[in-house]
Amino acid sequence: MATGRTHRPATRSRGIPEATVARLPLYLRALTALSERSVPTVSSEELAAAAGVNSAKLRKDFSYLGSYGTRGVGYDVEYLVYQISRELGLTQDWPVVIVGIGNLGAALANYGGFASRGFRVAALIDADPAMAGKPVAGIAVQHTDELEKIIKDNGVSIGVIATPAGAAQQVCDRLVAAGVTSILNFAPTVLTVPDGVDVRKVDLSIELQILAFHEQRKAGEDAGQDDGSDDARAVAAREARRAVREVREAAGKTAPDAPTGASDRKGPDGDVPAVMPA
Amino acid sequence: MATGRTHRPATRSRGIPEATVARLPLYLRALTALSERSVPTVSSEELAAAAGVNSAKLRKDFSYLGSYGTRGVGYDVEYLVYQISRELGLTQDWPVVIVGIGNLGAALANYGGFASRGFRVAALIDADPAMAGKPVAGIAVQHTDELEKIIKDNGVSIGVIATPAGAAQQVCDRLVAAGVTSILNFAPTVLTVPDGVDVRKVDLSIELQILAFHEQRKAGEDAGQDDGSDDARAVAAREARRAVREVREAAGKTAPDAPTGASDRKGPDGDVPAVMPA
DNA sequence: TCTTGTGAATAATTTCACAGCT
DNA sequence: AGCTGTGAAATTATTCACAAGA
Repeated sequence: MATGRTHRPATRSRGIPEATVARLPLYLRALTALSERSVPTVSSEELAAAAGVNSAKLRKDFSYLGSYGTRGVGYDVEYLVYQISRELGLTQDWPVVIVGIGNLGAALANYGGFASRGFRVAALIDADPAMAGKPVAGIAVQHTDELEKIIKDNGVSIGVIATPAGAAQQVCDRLVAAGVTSILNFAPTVLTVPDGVDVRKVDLSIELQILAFHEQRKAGEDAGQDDGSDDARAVAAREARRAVREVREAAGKTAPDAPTGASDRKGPDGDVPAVMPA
Repeated sequence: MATGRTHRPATRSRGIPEATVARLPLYLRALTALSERSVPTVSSEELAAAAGVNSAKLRKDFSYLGSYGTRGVGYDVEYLVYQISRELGLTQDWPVVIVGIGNLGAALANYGGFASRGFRVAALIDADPAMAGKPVAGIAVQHTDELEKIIKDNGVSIGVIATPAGAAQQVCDRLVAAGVTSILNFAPTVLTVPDGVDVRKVDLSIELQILAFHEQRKAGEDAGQDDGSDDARAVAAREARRAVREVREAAGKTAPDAPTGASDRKGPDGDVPAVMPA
């Protein structure tokens, strides 16, 4: 039994599950769209469809915020927009800095979704002196030297890192030292931060890799009638792996099929049944 | 265990948990870094630290792939790189198309993380005729008219949508009709696709909103415990909340414009609203 | 009617802790 | 000795299904 620090049974408003928090922006977006079309009320079913989730989940999520609906009617769109915005902290102004104004940084600076929520791009920062003064998205890029001053002058608590991986940790350290307590990291690297600092990461290639996994699985399942004896196949697969390993060990140090030269063209028809390794 | 359940969870053998799949790219990245430094073996503890997860989770994740480690020693880096790559389907070549070559699309096209994995940018597509022929990341942009032909000629099964929200669904429909079965969506909109098509979305502003939520919570909770967090917003936020509560209490049970009766039934106190947006 | 809000049931994921192999 | 692999426990998330209320 873990003793020691008692994590309180979650006070009402603070006990919002992380999974719910992650969906609130989704609901908010759907609600904003409805609001722009002047739709006055919406049912959980409709809103759930618009947000791409199921309605029971949506109602459960909302139940953590309070009772904001009307039975038999639905939810008042404007009211809900406001409540969710407030819950997410978007009724206040969040100045953010973007560090690393390459392609991605520029894209972020131009991204309308920030400004339309409570976010304001307070500054764009880049290490390249040649960038300094150049306007991106209507804002003059400033040099990294100014980082600490910018953070402090603007009361910035959220920083976005869009630098190359090699520079990310250093930038992160400086941001944190200057007072930033939330970081959105686009660089493909794991950042180390002190307690109390939040990091979220967006890795563009990770999402593609997850898609590839499912794509591969699709292709493999298409190739053969499934559902016969999954377990047998599982066992076989496992033994095959073990065998591969043994072969490898016997062979010394050379890796089996190098990840190179994989020229199998993936096509709609001629799929490689990649499920079972040879 | 050992109950004769009639219906087995259809995917037991290939049934790698989604949460695990989502972490495999993370492990792969950490392993690749080790590989580049010619580190021969790594323990679950070390690798977990490098990937930013805890070691029990990592071992559990790997256990779904098979027994690839050596007790008392750890994991062979090269071998594990290969196994995970294969599991993710990265040992084959995945041609992808990027549709919408604005700031973000260009950033994606230039993003090294794709090519270094099994992904190959087969084409860049944009609706703007003025873009046609212009080289981005060394590839000439093609017009949307060519979309179907490009997909078919290259056997593309993964599409990346980086268009404005308004165009996304239409582009999606065309991609799917042409044979794409996996879509990575950067447009801030929910895409509707037929069964069998996978969609993953990356919404830049959602991540920021989640950060804002935690940031706000930090500010509200750090009432007076930590060192001098002279955060004006923290104080403001807290007072705003208090004000809302006071207004609510003063107003008794009836909210101005709101669905009534949100008082005693389910009262997550502090946050029950009384203030309506205009 | 209709739809919300929510306990209870189910499923998924994480963490613990230690047996088993090197 | 040391580290993996994994059942079992704990935690978290989702779904069901229906009473309560407009």
